[in-house]
Amino acid sequence: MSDQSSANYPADVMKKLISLCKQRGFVFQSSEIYGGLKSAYDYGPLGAELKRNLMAEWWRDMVHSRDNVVGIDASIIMHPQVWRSSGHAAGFADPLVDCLVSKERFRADKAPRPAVGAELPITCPDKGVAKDWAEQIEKRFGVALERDGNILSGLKAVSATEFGFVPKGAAAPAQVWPWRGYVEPTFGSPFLGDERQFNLMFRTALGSVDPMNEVAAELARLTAEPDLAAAVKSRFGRAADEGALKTAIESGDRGRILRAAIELLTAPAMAYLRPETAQAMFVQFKNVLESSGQKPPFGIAQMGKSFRNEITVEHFIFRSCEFEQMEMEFFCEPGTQKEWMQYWKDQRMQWWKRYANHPERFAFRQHAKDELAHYADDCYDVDFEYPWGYGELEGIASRTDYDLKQHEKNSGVKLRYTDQEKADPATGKKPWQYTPYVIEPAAGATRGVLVYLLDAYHEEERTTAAGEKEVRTVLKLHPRLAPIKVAVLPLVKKDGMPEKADAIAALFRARGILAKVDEKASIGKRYAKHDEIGTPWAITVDGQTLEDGTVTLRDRDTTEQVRVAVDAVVDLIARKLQA
RNA sequence: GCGGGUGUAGCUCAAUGGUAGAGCGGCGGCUUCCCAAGCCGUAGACGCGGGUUCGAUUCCCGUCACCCGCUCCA
Repeated sequence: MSDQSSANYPADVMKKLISLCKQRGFVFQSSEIYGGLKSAYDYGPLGAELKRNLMAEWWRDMVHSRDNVVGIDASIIMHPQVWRSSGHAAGFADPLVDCLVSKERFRADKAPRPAVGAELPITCPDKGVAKDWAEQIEKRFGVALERDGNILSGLKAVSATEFGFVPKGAAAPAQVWPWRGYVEPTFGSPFLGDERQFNLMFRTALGSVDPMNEVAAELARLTAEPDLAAAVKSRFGRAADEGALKTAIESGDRGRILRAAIELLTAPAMAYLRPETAQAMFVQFKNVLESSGQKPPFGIAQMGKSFRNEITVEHFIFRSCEFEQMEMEFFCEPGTQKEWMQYWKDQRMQWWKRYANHPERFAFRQHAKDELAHYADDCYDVDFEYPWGYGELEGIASRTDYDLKQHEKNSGVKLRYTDQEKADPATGKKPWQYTPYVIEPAAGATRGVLVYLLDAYHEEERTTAAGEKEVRTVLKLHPRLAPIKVAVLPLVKKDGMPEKADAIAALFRARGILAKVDEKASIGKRYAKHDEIGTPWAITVDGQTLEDGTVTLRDRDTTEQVRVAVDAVVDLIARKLQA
């Protein structure tokens, strides 16, 4: 992973692209007139077309062009148990900590854990920062660390639960602080803030009766009781003997007790917005298997919205809390998952490159063992070289039989396939009943939109008719992705040319090809505008059209024109779109 | 969330403690036979809230959003 992109993007490409997206109607900030909503974006008229086209291409390739993949369209809200079974309720929450010195945020479970007795040097980025941090530490914690270049020393891991400051030559620490056993990963600082859980799932309440009514009433009653713990115990009965409520009561902390009580009171109404579309494919595995006539190896595909409370959102539509996925769960025989992984890796990479001007910007990256999600035993990302460096676009994960087994265990419903023809490799007996292994190509649809916008964004130096230099901006979108396929332009707004243009556009619409007539401003401006929104072809109606029934057909990328008969032009474009 | 930066028409920018201009773009009209031509007209902005002040777009505070970094992952 590099943080310096080597891809040859124009200067400030993101800034220009975001501006173009707004100006031309691809992407707007959500709720902009009210000040905007963090990381939420709306797709305008052109963006909606682009996203639909991209997703339609995926569906066509993954579902319609294969006889062993079927699609579903599941609800976003699922039974809460789904997320407990899948591990998202527990595992999708990361313990995050802020370093009080460097201000870095990191995951506690991945931080280095020095041995008891070890020195805890803080390695600062440079001498200047070292001086600054040493002063901060002195001011805030009252100890003067020794400073040698960019290293601050004198801190030591005193025990598993304490670290301290040991002045040079001293045997015992002059001062100690509580410690959770790890240090900030980049600089090694042990001065850390609290560990906080970030649950990445969106919660919502299901049901027309607001659970807060009951919460308010119960809290009013419980807090009036002289002995809160006793009142809570009698209200919740056995629930008070387990889980968060039990530990809260033991702690004696009123705040924690009330917090746990609220959790229990609201639990019956709590639901989650799905953090991935995948789980519906596992949960409906049996229904699809029985109704579709499929048998392994086969896939279930789905496109749709998912929601995650991302810790940080960034890079325009790259990471947002509400996003759209294109996922497929491919169920295969245990033992064949490696071959299928190879197959889907190839398929998916080919698909991404098919629509790209810069196929070299796509690359695989295999996950290291320690970065695999809780459900995966192997994973390859399709990375794209964004202007800020490589980043994920699609993850192709080997999810083993984890999900189906989890749901089988928790639902009590067998989620297996019985192969009448094959013998169980373990027993040698027919039939073989097994839990399929799963390969999951999971692509970001909204990321795909950004990727193809970036891939298509081109700037060219050109000289105007007046002899001035200027930049021609062209969105070299693949014709199948382009929002508008054909611009139909009367050369001038007279002599019946606008009417002729309308008639030609109608021919395209009748064939389901999106064509727009544009008769505003000069012909040059109209060409430039359509170049900028990625319209691959422009048809111009001129004087000759009215005489011999031919038009000029202009290519967006070369700006070259050929004369074709009106009668043939729709078929010609239709054929180009098929290619 | 933390640290740093930013916030003036659709876009790119300007000016100002006395309520704001331009270029491009938009809309309407005229003109125009091929790559952002010209003419006329027209609409449109100080992110939001509070404070200081006689008066705030300008100074202060808060908030919201965006950008960069940390973390995350489709």
